[in-house]
Amino acid sequence: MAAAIWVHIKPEQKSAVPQAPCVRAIGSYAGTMVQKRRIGAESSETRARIVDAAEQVIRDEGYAAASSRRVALRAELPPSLVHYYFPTTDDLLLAVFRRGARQSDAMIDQALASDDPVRALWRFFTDTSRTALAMEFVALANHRKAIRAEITRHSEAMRARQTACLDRLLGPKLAEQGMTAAAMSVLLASAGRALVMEKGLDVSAGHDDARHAVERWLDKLLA
Amino acid sequence: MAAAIWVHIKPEQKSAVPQAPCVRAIGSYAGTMVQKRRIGAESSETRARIVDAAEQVIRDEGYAAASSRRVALRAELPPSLVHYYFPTTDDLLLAVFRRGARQSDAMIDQALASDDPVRALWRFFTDTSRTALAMEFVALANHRKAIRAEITRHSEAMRARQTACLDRLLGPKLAEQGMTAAAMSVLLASAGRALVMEKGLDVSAGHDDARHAVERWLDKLLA
DNA sequence: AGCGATGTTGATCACCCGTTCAAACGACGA
DNA sequence: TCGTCGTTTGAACGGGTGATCAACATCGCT
Repeated sequence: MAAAIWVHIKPEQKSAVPQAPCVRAIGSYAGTMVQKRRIGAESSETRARIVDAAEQVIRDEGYAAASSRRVALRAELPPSLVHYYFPTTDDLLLAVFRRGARQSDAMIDQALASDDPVRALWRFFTDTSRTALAMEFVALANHRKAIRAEITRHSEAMRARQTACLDRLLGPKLAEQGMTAAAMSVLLASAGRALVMEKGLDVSAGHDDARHAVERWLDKLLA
Repeated sequence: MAAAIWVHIKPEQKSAVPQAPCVRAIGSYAGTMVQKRRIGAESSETRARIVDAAEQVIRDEGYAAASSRRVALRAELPPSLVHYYFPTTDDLLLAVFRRGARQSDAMIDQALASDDPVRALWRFFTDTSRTALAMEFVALANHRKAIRAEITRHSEAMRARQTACLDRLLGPKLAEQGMTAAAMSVLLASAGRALVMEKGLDVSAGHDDARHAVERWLDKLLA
């Protein structure tokens, strides 16, 4: 059988009325439609590949480069597949953030459960690749409301957990210095973020000194 | 005389060879052309209006919204006028950054020359509007090389100046704590930035405590 | 074998972007 | 009065983007 050859026929006129969809309304809740288009399964391997690619793009080229098409290119998939799994670009970015957040949570749990939780936490805060990605999302939050809300929620949860743990470990010691666990959590996180951020800018004056000062402070607290 | 009426004639074919420019090469240096197109005067009032608009856009909508067209819209000017004064968008963003940097420099000079330079510096670091704009530029730096270089240069210069001043004021006191002026500059800046950044995300747990801790530390250093 | 759910594809719409261009405007000196 | 120079304008080109659609492919179940 001869292979069919398709040529593009330019449509003479666009239909003014909405076309009948090929598939719609795959789910309903309490009698109201909740979805208009099909969405790929969360367990899909392809889906995971897309999230991977998106994370890489954000890491390498900044969040502004995280367009659905560029992600598709990196994943070596057609762009429409991205939209099959993530109807909007926000959905995709949110998925990347959530996966990163879950990893962060796990790292913190591990740090807090280790032999030397405080220094492990400090190492977590100065972890370059994780923090750099987090900073991209903070920048992103400025004009993506959906993501902003998620970051806010996650940041507060992390802070609360860290504060509780630091208070248990160092509460009295900190009080001697007129300090609280909450303050310590804020200050450690801020110092770590700053070191990572400036390193990304090739600014490093005072970094060794600052790192040293923080570690001396931790030594004194843990003595 | 009847008014001439111009209708747009769609060109049948684009010329393949570069057209003779209407005006070119307004300047030369050592015999080589340095500019291809005319650029508006730096003193122009319109130019300042464009820079104002660009800063507002970045502040309100984030750096990703700082397109030449959106800036033009905000300034109520045609987009091409933006490119008359700033041949590329990088030129525009650089101009905004440089103006902000000059203002920051002035604020720091003022702080360092005041009665209470250290606390004035701390207030500078926690100044919301200025720091928020600076953070946008840091995010911007990730994918605009020209701007990145400028930020790096300026950050290092600021750090050096602050370090020198803090060392003069507090050198011996800091040494007692196993600390240096450079470390103090890094840590104060990082704490300030973190407070501003998180405030922008509506995260504020521990902020009062952290601020209090920093101020207690300053009190002790200055006692 | 047939059928529906799921996965995949390429085309297409409407929009925004950076940049360039030629033409028009306006003030000022010759 | 003319010509020049800086400024302003509208239109256009080429390209990227989010999103949607209809068709196609595949797989599992009955």
